[in-house]
Amino acid sequence: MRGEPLDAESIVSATEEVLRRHGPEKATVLDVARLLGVSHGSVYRHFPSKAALREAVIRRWLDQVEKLVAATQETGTAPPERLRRLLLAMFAAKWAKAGEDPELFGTFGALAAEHSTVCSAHTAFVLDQVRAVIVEGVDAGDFAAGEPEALARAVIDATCHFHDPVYAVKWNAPDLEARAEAVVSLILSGLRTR
Amino acid sequence: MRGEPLDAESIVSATEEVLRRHGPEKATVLDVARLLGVSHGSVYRHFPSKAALREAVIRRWLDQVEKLVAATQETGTAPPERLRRLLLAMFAAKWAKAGEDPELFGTFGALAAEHSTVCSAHTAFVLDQVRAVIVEGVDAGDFAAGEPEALARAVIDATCHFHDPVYAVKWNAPDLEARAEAVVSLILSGLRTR
DNA sequence: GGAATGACAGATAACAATAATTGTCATTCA
DNA sequence: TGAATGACAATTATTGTTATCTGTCATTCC
Repeated sequence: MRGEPLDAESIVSATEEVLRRHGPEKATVLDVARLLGVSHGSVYRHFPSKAALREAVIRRWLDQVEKLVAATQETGTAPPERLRRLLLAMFAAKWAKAGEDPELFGTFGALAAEHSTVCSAHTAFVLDQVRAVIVEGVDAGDFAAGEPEALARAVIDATCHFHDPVYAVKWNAPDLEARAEAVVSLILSGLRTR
Repeated sequence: MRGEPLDAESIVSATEEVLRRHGPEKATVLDVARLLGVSHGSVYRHFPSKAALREAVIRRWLDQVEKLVAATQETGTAPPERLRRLLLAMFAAKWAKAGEDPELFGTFGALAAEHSTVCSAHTAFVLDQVRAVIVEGVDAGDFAAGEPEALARAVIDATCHFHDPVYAVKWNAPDLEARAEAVVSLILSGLRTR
């Protein structure tokens, strides 16, 4: 019924487009199938449910975000500065998506609200990255010793205002960046050896 | 039509009871009037709108919270410990209300979501208390110098996980208190002179 | 034979008709 | 005379109905 063979990747792209156009509330599997020119039964051959479709779209985006976040850790910069860059890169990626692609970002927020595994996996990734740079900072003598796991959790908890999608509606504040930097500075100061 | 004269205070109490029983979605001004045994017109003599009623209920509760918070500042304790107690007292007050009186706390959350002046006034109060103890801490040499306004904002932003009603659904986590203490310790460490 | 289809039952959403609530105010009551 | 009432219009919620969607699966088509 179509030229190209139907594969998971193009279904994800079509779903992304449908979510962008209709939003997470109105988007249907039938819309996705219509956009692809196939029956909705064919979509269900590749994805077990509507929820799995949405999760695949958000996972693909979060993979990009995580790449950007991980990229800040490749340089030979000192751990405190690396932690700052890690956090601000994550904030910037989410702020940009929330502003430029609000419907897709809304889908992310919906998944987070319903405790999707995609979102907990993302949190686990960020926690791990933060934990790793804290360990390096402790080893290098930049950060005071402590339980890295608990410290990483505290860093994520303390910055939720700037990365948790429940706060997306407040991300148009003019002083947002200044406030984010103030919190990050406070945290870095708190981690440092004295 | 009733023994006692109708006054604002008893209307607020009746509204509180109706909100507790029906929740913020289902509670109506007619319910309040029925509970008081008066017509709803009489309620409107004392309060201009349904929104004003809900706000009065929440303001009365927040007044109590603010008293508790302010009470932590009366002792002759050093500023860092006072800031810790201030924050943990505020957290505890909200955690308790969310657990013991979920419908009323839900009303607070609803007001916060719709940017009610009651909530911004509460935020302003807490910000001011935090700013004051930071100033004292700087003067006493406990805290490093800095812009008190921005620092207070950073402290509130960094602890939103533990006091913002949008997070109430997560306040049953077993490690909540430990995580709150970890964040507060990190913040206090960040504020301290080095 | 493996991919695609569309008919199907159960669940969900959209809609219009109806009922209840909000807020006002002229009137009543004590 | 000031507080309380209840009729009222405008708005908002609820109900019952209809249409659409989700997910399955026997059948069809390369």
